[in-house]
Amino acid sequence: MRSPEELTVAFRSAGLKVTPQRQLLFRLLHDNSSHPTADSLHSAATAVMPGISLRTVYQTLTDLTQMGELQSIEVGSGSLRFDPNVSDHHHAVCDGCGDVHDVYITKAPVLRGLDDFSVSDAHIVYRGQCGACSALVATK
Amino acid sequence: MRSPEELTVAFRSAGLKVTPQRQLLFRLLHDNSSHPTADSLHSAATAVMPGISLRTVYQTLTDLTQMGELQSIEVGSGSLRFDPNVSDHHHAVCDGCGDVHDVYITKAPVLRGLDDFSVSDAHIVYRGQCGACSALVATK
DNA sequence: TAACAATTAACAATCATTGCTAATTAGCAT
DNA sequence: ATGCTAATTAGCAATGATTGTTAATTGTTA
Ligand SMILES: [Mn+2]
Ligand SMILES: [Mn+2]
Ligand SMILES: [Zn+2]
Ligand SMILES: [Zn+2]
Repeated sequence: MRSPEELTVAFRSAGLKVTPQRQLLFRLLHDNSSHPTADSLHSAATAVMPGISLRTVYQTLTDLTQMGELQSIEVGSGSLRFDPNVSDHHHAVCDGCGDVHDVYITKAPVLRGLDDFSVSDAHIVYRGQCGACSALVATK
Repeated sequence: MRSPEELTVAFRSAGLKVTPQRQLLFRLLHDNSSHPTADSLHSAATAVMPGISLRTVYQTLTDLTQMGELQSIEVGSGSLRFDPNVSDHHHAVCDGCGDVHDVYITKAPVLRGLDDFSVSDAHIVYRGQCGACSALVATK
């Protein structure tokens, strides 16, 4: 996702107005690697701008996704998560704390059993324990 | 997933009764590689046994999943899909028809950026076009 | 055959998400 | 600077998949 400043230009070019709500979301999302949900973003936004509606958060997330600035991922946590990192990568979900980490694959997995299928995209969801959660279990 | 006959024994051993509804679902699921949803199973079941309730289908799917006879997978189609193939495999989803195919990986993908994370499971969802859908586009 | 598990109908409830309306506010092109 | 119009908001309703609940009925199996 581009910087708040670049998004300001991009939104205006797209005929979308740059409101304080949208600017706040630009800032909250920029360089955000926590893979937030709409709801967690709404909470973070409310702390700064009380009164911002969940509806507006959803709307802006949809806009950003359609503009290719965000990707939405589904890792089995029940709700969509939004990722300003639109590069080609995968995700690891901690079964302990639920945190989602970025994963980069060195080699594309070679497959078998897919004779007649042209793959355009692959997404891997790893599950396991993050470092912090492993440490917790060890000290218990 | 084991055969209907074996499941009959397993259910009785688990203190669960073997009803016609459950037997029908055993049969509909055995060797079923279509990755059906609860709803599609209910439709198929209704064709054979009118009156079978969706609630019973859900309940039996939950039982089978808890017994390890089924796995449930989430491939982004909105609803859970159930898979009697509980071996270690992955899935390819056709963006044209929505069909879900099994995928077997020859080599485990090597990762980068996951220093402090112990992976217990990985699931890959491929997206693309199946043979039939590719052919359709070609003839249009 | 009796105990009790399962099924069913008929709902309600959940949760994430989207839709809708009307009133109000405010961005920004000219 | 102003007006057109988009955006926001409150306040709902609706969706769709899934789970919960109750009570009446049926069916399984020890
Ligand atoms: Mn990511
Ligand atoms: Mn499968
Ligand atoms: Zn963790
Ligand atoms: Zn297809």
